[in-house]
Amino acid sequence: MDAVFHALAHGARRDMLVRLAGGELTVGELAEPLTMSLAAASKHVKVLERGGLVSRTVRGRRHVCRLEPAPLASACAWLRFYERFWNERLDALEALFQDDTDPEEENS
Amino acid sequence: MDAVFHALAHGARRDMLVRLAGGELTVGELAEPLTMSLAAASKHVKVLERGGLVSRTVRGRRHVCRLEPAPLASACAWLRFYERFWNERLDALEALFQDDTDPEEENS
DNA sequence: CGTATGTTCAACCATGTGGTTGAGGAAGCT
DNA sequence: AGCTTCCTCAACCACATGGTTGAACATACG
Repeated sequence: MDAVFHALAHGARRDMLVRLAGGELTVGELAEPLTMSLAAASKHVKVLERGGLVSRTVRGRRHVCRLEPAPLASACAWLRFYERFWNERLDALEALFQDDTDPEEENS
Repeated sequence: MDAVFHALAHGARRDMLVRLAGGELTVGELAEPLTMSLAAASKHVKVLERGGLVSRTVRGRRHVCRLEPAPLASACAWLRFYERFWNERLDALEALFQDDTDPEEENS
């Protein structure tokens, strides 16, 4: 679990995951839009593999990566433990600021 | 978002969150069951604060921490982007995955 | 065969992380 | 006031991360 959240804690790696949701990509294709060397991107892929989020198939001389969604599902399930909690909390906020618009607009 | 996932990437910090779901706790109470010094636990609390997951109220000489569930909700929403993906994928493999992702029990 | 391409590996460097200890501040207790 | 409790801060240490470069490897292509 540590490895999953750690893999998600880096913007470049989340970016890779998002693009992998569109289909399989090689390491080079994953590295291309990133402002870093190929070797650095290769390390990121390795971190994603360590978290089980990505699996790799060596096809000829290129390494094809595909998204492995099970750990993401686990992480989401882990977070859902707090669903009840934040629902209660947001309900309380709504009760307090009924005439105001949604105060939880924070995103990034 | 980086800060949120980074805060979640450490077992001791996830442990703190789980216990904070049961109610407010001081830094000392958060540190007590952990096999580390109080100063180390204090640093973990600071990381959780940096991720917005915990907020602190200095009440007298003790610092009372409470869970701030909004960033957890955001993280969960981010992961839900892949929900469609893992639903498709896991239908075939349903029997393979034991889904014991309850955060009360530290696993994997 | 030789050469270009895709990727990893090894070495290195700067910075971050996670832990310790010891000191010190702020608030409560007697 | 003095002492204790709760907690942070600063210094330090070992190790991990995130990045670079240059070399090496494996495979495709001419």
